[in-house]
Amino acid sequence: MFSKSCEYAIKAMIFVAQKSKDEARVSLKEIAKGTDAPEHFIAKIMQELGRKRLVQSIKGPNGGFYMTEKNLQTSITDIVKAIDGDKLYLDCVLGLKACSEVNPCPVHFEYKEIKRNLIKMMDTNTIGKFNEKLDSGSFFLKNL
Amino acid sequence: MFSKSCEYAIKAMIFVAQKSKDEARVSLKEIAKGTDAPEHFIAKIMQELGRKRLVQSIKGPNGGFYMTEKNLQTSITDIVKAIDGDKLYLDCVLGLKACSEVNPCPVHFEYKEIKRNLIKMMDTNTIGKFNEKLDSGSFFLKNL
DNA sequence: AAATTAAAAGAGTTTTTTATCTTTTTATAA
DNA sequence: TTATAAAAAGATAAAAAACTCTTTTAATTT
Repeated sequence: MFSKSCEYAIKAMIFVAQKSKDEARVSLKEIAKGTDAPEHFIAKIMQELGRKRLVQSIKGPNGGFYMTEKNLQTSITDIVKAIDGDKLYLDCVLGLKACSEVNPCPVHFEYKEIKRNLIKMMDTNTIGKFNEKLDSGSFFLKNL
Repeated sequence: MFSKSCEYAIKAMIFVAQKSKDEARVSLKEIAKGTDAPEHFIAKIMQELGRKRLVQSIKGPNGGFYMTEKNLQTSITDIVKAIDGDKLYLDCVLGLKACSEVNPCPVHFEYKEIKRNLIKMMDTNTIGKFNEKLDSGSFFLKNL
């Protein structure tokens, strides 16, 4: 479904949102530990998320990653598109470039409905929403 | 979503079902052409599908692939599990090994519903069903 | 201003997936 | 029974994804 990079990206975004309340910064080390990701690998991902302004970063002592109010409105879709591109949103499940409504692959109409639900879910779930839910400590990011 | 191998497998299964009516055999070359797949690559995939008895094969002149009535009842799920394994069915979307109902990842419950629909679609759509629909020439397997 | 801290950037390496090429086996037909 | 056709099997190669290491840049703090 998602690439490994994208899985890490989603987890990292949620992690930073949680840990960076009231101006606090979260370091790469903390993000790596908190999401069970290889440090240098998640570094690349955070760079990309930073470049695309889905998260903020500051270098130097006391530096790290944090989020603005706007960043908290980032949806799963925003993250997926930033890391994996929009192939999940646009491409045919069977990989047929020519597949469309008028030239459908065998599973086109069956998959259409699934995809609609999937996209709706990813569009409506934002980092901020997860953040609220998390305050109850009811879900997990680490592989225990 | 699916691996390239799996995309080819689904297309190939549908192609063989269509072309192998009344005892006819379909050759690797035909399958490769009909599904826009590299011949030697689809050969490996057909071997695997053959080993798992999702399709029949006969060597030698006039040999090739064909399907029994039982093979026509193969679902998308059967093909996906044969080629990609059951990670799509079992694994957490964020790749967390420990994710479960009692230890959910942030998107667990959101994704649960999507997954249920997806699996239902893949379980209920069989090669035979597609085959019927195809008789009307209403869908495509090739990349034009 | 110098030392230090932490992310950014660049340059590999490893592993997995996708694809190709060659040889062997099996069945058919001349 | 030999030649041939076609899949099976094995081995290799290329490309992509995942991961690691090193150097540079930017911000702080002393």
